[in-house]
Amino acid sequence: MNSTIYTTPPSHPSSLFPNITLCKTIKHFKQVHAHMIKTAQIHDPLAAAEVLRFCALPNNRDIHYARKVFDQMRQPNCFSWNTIIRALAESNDDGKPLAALLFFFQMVCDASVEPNQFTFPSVLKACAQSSRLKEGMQVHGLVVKYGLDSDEFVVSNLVRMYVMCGVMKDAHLLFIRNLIEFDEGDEVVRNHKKKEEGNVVLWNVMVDGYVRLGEFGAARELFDSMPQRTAVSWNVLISGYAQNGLFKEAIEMFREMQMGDVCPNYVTLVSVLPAISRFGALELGKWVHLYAEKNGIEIDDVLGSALVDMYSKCGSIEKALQVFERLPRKNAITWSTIIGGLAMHGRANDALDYFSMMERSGVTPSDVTYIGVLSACSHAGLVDKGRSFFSHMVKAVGFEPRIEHYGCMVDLLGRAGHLEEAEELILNMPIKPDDVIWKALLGACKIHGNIEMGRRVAEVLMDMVPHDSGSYVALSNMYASSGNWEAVADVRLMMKEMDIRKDPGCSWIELDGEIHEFLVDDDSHSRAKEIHSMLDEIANQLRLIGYRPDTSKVLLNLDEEEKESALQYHSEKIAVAFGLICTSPHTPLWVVKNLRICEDCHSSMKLISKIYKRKIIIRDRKRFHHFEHGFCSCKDYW
DNA sequence: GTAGGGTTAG
Repeated sequence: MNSTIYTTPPSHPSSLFPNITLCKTIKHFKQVHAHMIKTAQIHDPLAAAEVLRFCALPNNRDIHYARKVFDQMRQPNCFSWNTIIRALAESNDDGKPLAALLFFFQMVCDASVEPNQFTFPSVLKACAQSSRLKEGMQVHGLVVKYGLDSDEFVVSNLVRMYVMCGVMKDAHLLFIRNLIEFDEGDEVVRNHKKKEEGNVVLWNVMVDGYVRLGEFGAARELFDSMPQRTAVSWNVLISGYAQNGLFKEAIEMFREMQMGDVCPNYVTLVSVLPAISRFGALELGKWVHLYAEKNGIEIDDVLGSALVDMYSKCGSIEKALQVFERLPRKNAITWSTIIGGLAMHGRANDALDYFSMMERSGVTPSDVTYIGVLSACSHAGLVDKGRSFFSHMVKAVGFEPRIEHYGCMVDLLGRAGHLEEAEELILNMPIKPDDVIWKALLGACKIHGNIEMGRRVAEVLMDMVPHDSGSYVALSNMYASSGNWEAVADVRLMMKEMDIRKDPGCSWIELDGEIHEFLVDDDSHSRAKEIHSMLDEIANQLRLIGYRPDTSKVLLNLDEEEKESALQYHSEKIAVAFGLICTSPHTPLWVVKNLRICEDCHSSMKLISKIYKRKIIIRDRKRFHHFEHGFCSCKDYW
C-alpha cells in the first residue's frame, strides 16, 4: 500500500476503503470506486457516503454518477438524500431545481428516512431558484411539521424563498417574527451576540430581496436600520446598484464602506469594479487593485477579469495588459475582456493576436469573445477580416449570431462605406433589429453623407424610440452639414412639439480621487472663472496656429460667431481646461464623456495635445481616443 | 448546511 491514496491507517473503519478525498482527477476517482465495488467495500455506508460526497462536490460535480451511486445504496440515509438534493439545488442548469424538489418529495414519502435541518435549506433554495411559491409553501408546512421552524439556517432560507418568489409581505412577516424570537430570553451576552450574528443573515436576505425587486429605497432604508452589518450587507447593495446601472450610488456606497469599520472583501471588489469601470474612475480603480494586493485578496481569474476591464475602461490599456499577463489562470471571460479592451483602444491587431493566443492556450472562445474580435475589426476598418471572422463563427464554430454580432457587422460595413450591404444585413437578419443597430447605420450615413438613407433610417428610429433624441439630433446634424437649414428648422420644430430634448453632453475628470462633472456650457463649478479664462486662452492659442472651428456639426442655425462659442463649451473641453489648470505640466489628462466626441472637439484635442504637450485620453461612449503630439490613436477613423 | 461576484454591438 505505497500509493499516495492509501494513506489512512487501517485501524479506523473508514480507512478500509481508500481515501477518496485524495483523488486528484475524476478518472482516478472512478478507478478507486471500481475497486471498492469489486471488493464489496462499497456496502460500507461510510464508504458509499464518501463516494457520493465526492461526485457531488461543486468542482467535480457529476449528478448522473451520483444518482447511480445513490440508487445502488442498500439503505440510503438522510445524509445520502441530502447530498443529492443539495447537488441538484445548487446546480444552475434548467430543470435541476425541479429535480431537487421531486427528489425531496420522494424522500418525504420514504418511510425509512426523515428530512432534517440540513435537508430544508437546499430544498428551499431549489424553490427560490425556480420561483416556485406553491411548492415553497408546502415545504414551509413540512418545516413546521418537523419542528425545524426555529433553525436559523432553515428560517433564513424560508425568508429567502419568499423573497425570491417576490412575496415580500410574507418574507417580511417571517423576518420580523424570527427577529423577535431570537431576541427573547437572552440572558447571556455571548449567546445574544451569536443570535445577532444569526440575525444579520436574515437582514441581508431581506435587503437583497428589495434590491432584486428594484426597490432600492426600501432596500436602503432597511440597510440603514440594521443593528449590525457584515461585508455581505454592503456587498448586496453595492452589487445591486452596479448591476442596475446605478454606478454613482455603487461608488458612493463603496466610499462609505471604506470609511466604516467593515472591511471590503473579495466580493466587494468584484462588485464595485464594474461601477468604477463605467465611471472611468482610474484613481479609485487603482486603489482597489492596491487594496487587494495589500490585504492578500487573491487576484484570480474572476477578480482579474474585473481589474483588466477596469484598467481598459479607465483608459490604461497597458496596465490592463500587465494585470492580464500576471494572472495565474485565464478563462474565456478573462480573454474576452482583454480582447474587448484592446478593441476599444483601437488596437485591432493586438486584439486579433490575443485571440490567436487564446485559441492556442486551449481556452474555447465564447460568443462574447467574437463580439470583441468583430468590434476590433470594426474600429480599425478591417472589413475583410471582420467578414471572415463572422462567417467562421457561424459556419465553423456554429454560434448563432446575436444582435451584438450583427451590430458589429453593420458598424463595420457601414463605416467602411458599404451602406447598402449594411442595410441589407439588418433587413435580412433573423433577429428583430433594435434601435442600437439602426443607430449604427444612421451613424454610418452621417459619416458618408448619405442623407437619403439617413432620413429613412431616422424615420424608422423615430417610430421605434419616439422619445430618444439621438435620431433627431443625427438627422438635424446631417441636414446642417449639407447646409439645408430649412430642414434643420423642421426637425427642431418637431423636437419642440414632441418635447424632445437633446441629451446633455457630460464629461468627467478625476483629480486627486475626486470626480468633477461638467455639462455643456457648464459654469457651475466653484472654479468656473478660472476655467473660463483657460478656455479663452485655449481658443486663442488654437486661432494663433490657424485653427478654424468646424461649425458644420452644430445643431442650431446660428451665425458663425455664435456657433463658434457653442462649440467652445462642449463638456470635454471644459473638463480638459480644468485638468490643465489643476495638474502640473506633462501630466496626462483622462476624461470620460457620455456621448460621442464631436468632430470639432476631436480636431481641437489633437492640437491641444500638441500645444500644451499633454497626453489627453478621452473615452467617449464608444471607444478611446489617445491624443498625443497632435495625433489621435483612432487615426481619425471612429 | 445560510447572504454577495467578472466579459457582451453604438
